[in-house]
Amino acid sequence: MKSRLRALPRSYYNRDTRLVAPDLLGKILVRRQGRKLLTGRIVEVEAYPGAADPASHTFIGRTPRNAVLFGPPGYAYVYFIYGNHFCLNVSCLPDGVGSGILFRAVEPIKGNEEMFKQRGIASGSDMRRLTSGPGRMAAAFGITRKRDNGKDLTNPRSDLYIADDGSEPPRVVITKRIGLKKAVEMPLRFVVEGNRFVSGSKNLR
DNA sequence: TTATGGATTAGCT
DNA sequence: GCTAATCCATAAA
Repeated sequence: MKSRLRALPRSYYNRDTRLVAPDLLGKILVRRQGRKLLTGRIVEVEAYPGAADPASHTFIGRTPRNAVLFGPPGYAYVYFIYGNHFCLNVSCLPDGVGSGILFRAVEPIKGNEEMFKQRGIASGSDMRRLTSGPGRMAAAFGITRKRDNGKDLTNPRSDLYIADDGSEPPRVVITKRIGLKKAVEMPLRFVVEGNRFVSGSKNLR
């Protein structure tokens, strides 16, 4: 666990979401909070290619809300959903192309106490409840639209970025996306095979 | 200015 | 397994 973290470069995100999404599995989400460091291994993502995807926020065209997704690759798009929850995405492809990837779950590595605190649940509760789901993960990492929307996720000096710790790429399983009303059948959800921290009723409750 | 609905979660049966 | 809670960004007027 003394492996060194290296922030993923912008070029990493300048590819089709279907290629970036599976590559992001096993990478590390890093949040710096003052002197505390929160990290988690990414175990579940969904791709939102944009064009020809009615479920994407960018399908309707560029708006002030989704502007980040249309911007250059490697930036954080945070949105608020269902009155209660924030979700974290990273923009992909060059300026002008509206596509991105939604982070749905991570496996907590460091700063678990802080995560429990920010989730408002007792430390010692089931770890799977900590970060298995986009809203839960965002809450655990203290991610909000106001604080984090538009942040550069390739900058290791930032308080929020994505890094490679040099570990071997995990085995990836592809499934349909979750919770959508449109384009439900598109196989654009990528999860780490057999990982306990992926969201979904089959793995929880 | 107002109405509508959603890339979810928690809690109860 | 099922449903209510909850509020912001849109689109329409």
